[in-house]
Amino acid sequence: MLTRKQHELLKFIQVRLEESGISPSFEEMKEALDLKSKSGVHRLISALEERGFIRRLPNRARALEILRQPEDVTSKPAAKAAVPAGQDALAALKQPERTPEPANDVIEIPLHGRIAAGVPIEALEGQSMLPVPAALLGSGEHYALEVSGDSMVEAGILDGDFALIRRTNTARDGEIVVALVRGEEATLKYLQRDGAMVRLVPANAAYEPQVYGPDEIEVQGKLAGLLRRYH
Amino acid sequence: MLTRKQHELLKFIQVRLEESGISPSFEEMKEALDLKSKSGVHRLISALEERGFIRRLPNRARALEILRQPEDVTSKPAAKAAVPAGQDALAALKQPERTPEPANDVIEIPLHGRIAAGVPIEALEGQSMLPVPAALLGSGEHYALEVSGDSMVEAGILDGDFALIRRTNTARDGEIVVALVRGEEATLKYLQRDGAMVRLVPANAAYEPQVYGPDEIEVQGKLAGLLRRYH
DNA sequence: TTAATTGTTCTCTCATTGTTCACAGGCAGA
DNA sequence: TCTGCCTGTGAACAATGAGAGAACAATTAA
Repeated sequence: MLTRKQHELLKFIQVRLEESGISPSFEEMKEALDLKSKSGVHRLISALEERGFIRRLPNRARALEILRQPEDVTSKPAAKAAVPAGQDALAALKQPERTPEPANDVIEIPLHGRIAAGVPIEALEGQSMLPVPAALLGSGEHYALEVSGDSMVEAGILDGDFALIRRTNTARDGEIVVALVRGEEATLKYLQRDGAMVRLVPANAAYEPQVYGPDEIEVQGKLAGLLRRYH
Repeated sequence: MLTRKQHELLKFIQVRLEESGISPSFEEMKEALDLKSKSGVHRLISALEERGFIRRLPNRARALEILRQPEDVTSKPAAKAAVPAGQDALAALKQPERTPEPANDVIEIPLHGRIAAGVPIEALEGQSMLPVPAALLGSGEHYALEVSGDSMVEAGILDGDFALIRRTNTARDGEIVVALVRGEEATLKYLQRDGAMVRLVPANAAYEPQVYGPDEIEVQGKLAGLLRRYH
């Protein structure tokens, strides 16, 4: 799950937090890992974040938080050892013991409009904000889209749902992404790579997968959460 | 998670609360941190609030509350016992005061456990709290359940989703409800009345609708919203 | 009502910290 | 070999953290 360096950094952060309660700065992490540039640290931090081991507030100094321990925990298993693998993310929601569930663990993310409406989402910037429990998101930058259409019904994504999207340019096979097609149309689909080609696969037998060249598709984010309202 | 100053201030507030039970004023915190202006304190307080370590009532003097301890806890367990988690949220809701719900439109609702697990949900009272955007809920009392199983997949409700339930005894035909069957088992299903009988209809062709007598079923709430998290 | 206490904001200023880029080497698998 | 991934470096740049001082607003006590 982790590379040697990522693991080393995670350990360091953990020790620091337990000893002093103060997050290390990038500079300090740089020293600890014996690097000569902070950008390396930056990449490691991003990797740890992406894998769900830490959480952070963007653009805030010393704002790291450990969500999960590496598998081989040798030093201090006690408190967290009981957490079954895979459930870690949700553990944050369920464990009142360790985290008393802060009342304002809420993030406001911008609501950019409807998706699958044939308009690049960037065009609809800066409308209303949607408050979302931080536990639903990882960290990183997020935004929300209202889902339009039924092309993802079989993935449990219905017309009118709010999709919470984490902004990213990269995605792995099988993930649900917001893809901008030929700079024109944004859609929410499963992503599949087929050699150099990219396939956008709907979750609805009534629709066909579409195949595009690598230059025709731009990933704008991946699905991180979903909100639905019943009336 | 914290910078040196933030940590120092949090410690100070904590000690003060434990010793005297009275929140320090900005002036006192200013002195304690050896500052010459209160605005610095203000910024630190905001940072602590943003990170979920403290909570405060806006425009109220000496209204600080510690929600979370820094990792390196050296002196603590006392403070914790005095402030049961969750209590604060309810207090905030009940106070007919000027500030019904501090600033944001977020409501904390209790997470009662998993549904369709064969256990009456009432038995699982008082676990953790889940912050939810108020916009997702209507009025009334709500709680959350984690969905277990795939009996409602065709309604876009997947295993592991969080169902937001509005507590009510009544429901109309065709609504999705939490139904307690024979006082034993709680399930999430479509409700249909058939004369005096009540039918619970799953949204999955692999399952059969179940028919019960009016005395066998107790409606505990209706589905008001849904949260899902992708990893 | 007045006065005292306390919290909120603003503007400046400087230091600290985080972000991003371009460029490059090493390594494993196709 | 080519490609993708991890790693390393350096530097420019952007943003936040922190402190001061003052005016102002809100709440509480007299």
